[in-house]
Parts: sequence; structure tokens; C-alpha cells
Amino acid sequence: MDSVTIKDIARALNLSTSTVSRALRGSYEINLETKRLVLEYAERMHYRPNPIALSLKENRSRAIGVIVPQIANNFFSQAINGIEAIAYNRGYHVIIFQSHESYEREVVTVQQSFARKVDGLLISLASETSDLSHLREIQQKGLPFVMFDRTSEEIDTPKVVADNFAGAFAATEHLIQQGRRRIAHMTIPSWLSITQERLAGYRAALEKYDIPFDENLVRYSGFEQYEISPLVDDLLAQSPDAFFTASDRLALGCLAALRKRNVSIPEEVSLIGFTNLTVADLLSPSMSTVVQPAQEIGQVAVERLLEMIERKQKASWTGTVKIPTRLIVRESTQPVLIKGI
Amino acid sequence: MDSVTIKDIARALNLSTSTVSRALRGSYEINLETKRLVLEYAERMHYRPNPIALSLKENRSRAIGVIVPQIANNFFSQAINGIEAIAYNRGYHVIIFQSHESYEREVVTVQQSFARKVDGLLISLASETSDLSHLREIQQKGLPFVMFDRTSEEIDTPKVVADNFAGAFAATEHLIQQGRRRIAHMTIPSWLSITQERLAGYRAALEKYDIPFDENLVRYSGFEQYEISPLVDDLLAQSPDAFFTASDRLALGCLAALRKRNVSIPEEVSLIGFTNLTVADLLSPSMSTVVQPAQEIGQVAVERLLEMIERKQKASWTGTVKIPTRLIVRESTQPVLIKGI
DNA sequence: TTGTATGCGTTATCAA
DNA sequence: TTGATAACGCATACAA
Repeated sequence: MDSVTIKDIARALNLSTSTVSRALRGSYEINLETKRLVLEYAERMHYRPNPIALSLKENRSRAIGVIVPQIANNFFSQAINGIEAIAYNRGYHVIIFQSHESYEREVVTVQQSFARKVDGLLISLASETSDLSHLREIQQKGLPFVMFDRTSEEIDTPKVVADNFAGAFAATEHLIQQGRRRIAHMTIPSWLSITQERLAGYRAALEKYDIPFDENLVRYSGFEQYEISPLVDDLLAQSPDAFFTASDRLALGCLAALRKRNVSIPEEVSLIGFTNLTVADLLSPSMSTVVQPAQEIGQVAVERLLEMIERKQKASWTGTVKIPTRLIVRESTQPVLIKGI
Repeated sequence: MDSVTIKDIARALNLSTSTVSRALRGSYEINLETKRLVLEYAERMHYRPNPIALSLKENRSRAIGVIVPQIANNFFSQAINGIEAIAYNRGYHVIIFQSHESYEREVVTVQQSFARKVDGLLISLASETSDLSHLREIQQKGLPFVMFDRTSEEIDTPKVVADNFAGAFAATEHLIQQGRRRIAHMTIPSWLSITQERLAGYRAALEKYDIPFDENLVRYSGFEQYEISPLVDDLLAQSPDAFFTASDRLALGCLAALRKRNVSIPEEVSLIGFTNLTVADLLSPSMSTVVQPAQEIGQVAVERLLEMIERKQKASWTGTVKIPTRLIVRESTQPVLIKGI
């Protein structure tokens, strides 16, 4: 594990470390011949500056931390994909952390990434998280961070989310236009901001078409697969004619549960979900979907973060960016219409 | 971004940094009262050792690098999930890198992770990669690494893969037992080890049932979605009665292409693919699948890596671990049989 | 039991 | 134009 250091070069060339350092950094105040010599030798020996030493000196790491509830989730893995691509081009590394939907792990993870001197943090909250003091703490310590997807009103920092309201509105409206009126809404934990926004979009669409809101048609589910089936039973007891689900897992769980009960789609019920493109591609033909712009959310979030980092300012603007969703309507096997919202 | 350092504690308590350091590390040779004082103060000030300083000193980072072709891929994100869970419990961080299937990026990434002083590397080769000198280089420099999934015979290091031969054999045999005899095999680039293994399993099953191998029934595809459809056309011209695809993307692409051409499944053709559980859950009912044990591969790989790191030895044993696959056979809507191989 | 000095790799400051 | 020295935060060999 022996790397070439500046010291090695200095010794070999009978120079001081400072001269070598300057030569490598292309400083002006240096003899051209010396410079050439150093660069040549460094090249030949495959010299690479030690990023750890640099981090210690500069008190930064050129790395950003990403905290997500789960990597093995299409939405987050696509978001990370977007994040990594941009960060890489800007010379930053990405360190991934998973909270596994656990509040405690999220707290530990935030602290660890701070200790690791990440230059900034991208975070999507664990479903368990309601107390946000760990975030206030790092904010107070001056670590820039951007929240994405699972955000909270209680923290004043830039946020990037899908336009959940518009997406839910479009989905619900689509179902209504198909003639459905008892639209069940199966969604994720109620305290998440995205849940509220989607619910609001759902309600707004109902209202537009003068359909009364029936809270018996709304069910909140956790993220475990086994929770879904009983909720579908509950909802079926309310004799809905459509399902609008708030995540891909719910959509798929719902799909499976309906099949199991021999409920035909789309004759008896229509089904529409919030999913992302990868999943949307796999869906059974009759299912339309609101596509979450996962990758774009990641990209926009990391861009805002890098801006904060490089301008070294808290946050020029701490608003929420809403990335448009797309509604993909499938009549039979083919997507026949893709419309932006 | 002001963190408490040992120096701060020393100053506040009128001690030397070495005393504080020793107290924090629970050294014996120290006054119990002093120790208590230090620990208490450190606790109160939320002291956290600076991992960067530690890395510089100890020339290690308690981080492992993971290089995958793509994060936004169910197989790899599940593998990373398995890796992260274990690494976390053992006190290691995971730094993710994507090669984006590019040889050049893989090389750069390997060098960067070495420069970052990762304690070890888990790597799955980019499809473009055939020259392995970058790996030989880090091997020679003493950086331990484990290859998983996409490995190469040419490197002598521990490897963890799915039992591709057995999986392909079981898949093919299943199709044969369904009465199929012209089984098309659509697979990934031919130079990847997993491709060869799967092809071998396919051929072995044919041989067992005295079905002649027809190379016109085998097609190699890259990882782009648009490549698939023409290949399916090619294969259909050979009038196959079944498809065995070597990855989930191919399976899904193939499925879509067949639907588009109104080829009915499973009447006209049977379809079986190599996928992982998450994807398997989404599949259209008639499609059986060989499940890749993604998470387990990640877990086993990281365990072997940590073993190498902590024993500080090159590699006690550089063999290949084959993780069993499972064949999930779906007759109609339900998986009716799950058998281990 | 505690303190002093040194080094990990780098750069910035000051001196030559 | 170049060199010596200190500093980043920590651990440790050695001195007291």
C-alpha cells in the first residue's frame, strides 16, 4: 500500500517538499526547468495527492453524503444515480448511507457523516422520523444540506420534491374521466409531507368534479409488504371502483392482492399508482401510472447542494423545488398517451 | 463547522493532549479521576474523533469502496443493500462508485478509491472491461479486493457469484420438461464470465436431453434497451418455442417485444429469465424465473473482504464462492413451486 | 500517571 | 526561485 508522496519526490530530486508542492500545483514563482523535472518524475511515479491529507488540511473532503431510507428501492437508486453522475463530474465523491427507515439509525448516520467531514448532505427522511433535532444540530454547525422527496416543513433548508399535488390530481382526474367515482386511495404514513401533498391533490380532483370526499376510502400503510393485503381487504369492503396508490410498492402489492382475490382490472376496478419509470415499464398492461422523476430530483438536489457548498453560504434560498411528474396512461398493452403535467 | 478536538478538551481541562487521548481510548496507565473527568467533558461537548485525522495517521479509512456498473439496477442495488448492512455493523462505511459500464471510468474509479485509502474494494466489472491491468496494479500495491457477479478468471482474488451454471441448467431443463425443444437463449456480452457460465448450463441441459445445440438460437445483447427488440426478431425467425433470457432487463425487453408482436405466452413460446426477487414479484404471471441471490452475494462478498482486511493478509483463499439460485415456476398467477437448486 | 515530541501528507507563511 | 517550519487532529514512543 505504498503510495508515492511529495516527500519521496523531493528526496529523489534533491528538492524541498515545498518546491515540489508548488511545482505540482503549477505555481508561477518557480523555475521552469525544476517544474518540468518534478512534473515528469511525478508522472512517471504515478504520483497522486493524498486526499486524506488534503481533507485534514482543508477541513473538507470533497465528498457528499447521501442518506436514504433504502438503497434497494427503485426511486432511491435512480435518485442516487442522478446524484452520483453530477457529483462525479464536479469532482465530488458520494458516500451512501441507509437509515433503513429507522429514526435512530438516521440520527447516528447524520452524526457520522458530519464527523466524516462530508462537505454537504442530501437527505430523505426515514418514515419513522418526526423529531428533527439532529438536523437542526448540523444546520447550526454550518453543514449545508438539501432534503429531497421525504422532506419536512419544520426545517428551513432547500428541498427538492416531485410535484406530488399535481401528480395526484392528474391521476385522480384521469380515473374520474374514466367514469370512476369511488376511488380508493392507499397511501404511505400520514406524517410524511409527500403523503399530505398527494392526498391534497386527490381531494382537489374530487372536489373539481363534485365528488364527495369519503375518508373510509383512504388507508395509510407502512413500508412492509405484509401490511398491504389486509388494507386492500378493508378497502374492498367499501366497494371502490378504482385504486390510486401512492407508491410503487403499494401499487404492486395492491395489484397482487387484487389478482389474488380475482378482482378484474380494469373491468371491476381501475388501478393507478405513483411509480417511477423502471417500474412503470414492468407493469401489467392495464395499469396507468404517475411517473416520479427520481433521477431528476437527485440531480436538482445535488446541484443545489453543490451551489451551497461552493458559495459557502448557508442557503441563498430555502424554497422547495417541485419537479413535474408525468402521467402515463395505458389503455391496453401500449402506452398510448404520455402527457406532461 | 466547529468540532471539538482533543486539543480543546486538553485546554479546557488543563491536561496534555496525550493524556486526553489516552483517557478517551480507555488506556490503563491513567488516573481514574482524570479519566472520568475527560470522558464526562467529552461526552458533554459531543466530542467525536476526527476520522480523517485517524485515517491519515493509520493509513486506513474504515471505509470500503464498492464499484458497480450501475446503481439503478435491481441486482446491484440489492447487492449494495446486503453489503451496506454488514459493513455498517462492522464499523465500516461504504463508498459507492459507478463505472457506467465504461472501462475508462472503471480505471479512474479504481485509482480514486485507492487514493482515498479505502481499506478494501468490492468490484463488479463494467461490460466494456477486458483489460485488467488496473486491478493487477492495486493488487500489487496490496489493496485487498473481492470481485462479485461480473468477475474474471484472469485475476487471482476471491470471487462471489451466483451459481449461474446450475441456474441456467435448471431453467433450461424446466423448459424442456414443459415440452419445449427449440429454446432461444438471449444473453449478455459474450466475454463476461457469467455469460459463459450460463451458456454452459444451457448447453448442458440440452445435452442431457439429447437436444442438439443450435448456435442460431443464441444471441448476445448489450445493455441498451433498444438493442433487444431487433434481436428478438432475429430469434423469432428461427421459430423458437421458448426463450431463456440471461438478465432481468433482457427478460423484460423480450416480454415487451413478444407482446408487441402478439406472440402469446406461454402458448406459442415459454419465457424464463434470470432476475432477482424484486423484479420477479412484478412479472407477468406466466413467466418463470431464476432468482439471483443479489443480497446474499453482496453479504458474502463483503464478509470475505472484511476478513482479508482484518487479517491483513493478501487472500488466504482465492477461490470462487457460488451462491445457489432458486427457480421460481409460475403456472398461472401464483408461484406454485419454489425449489432450491 | 502525565507531559513532550514526532509523524502521517499536504500547503501556507515566512525567511533566505 | 527555493527552503525551513508550522499546522490540520490524532496516537504513541519516550521522557519525566
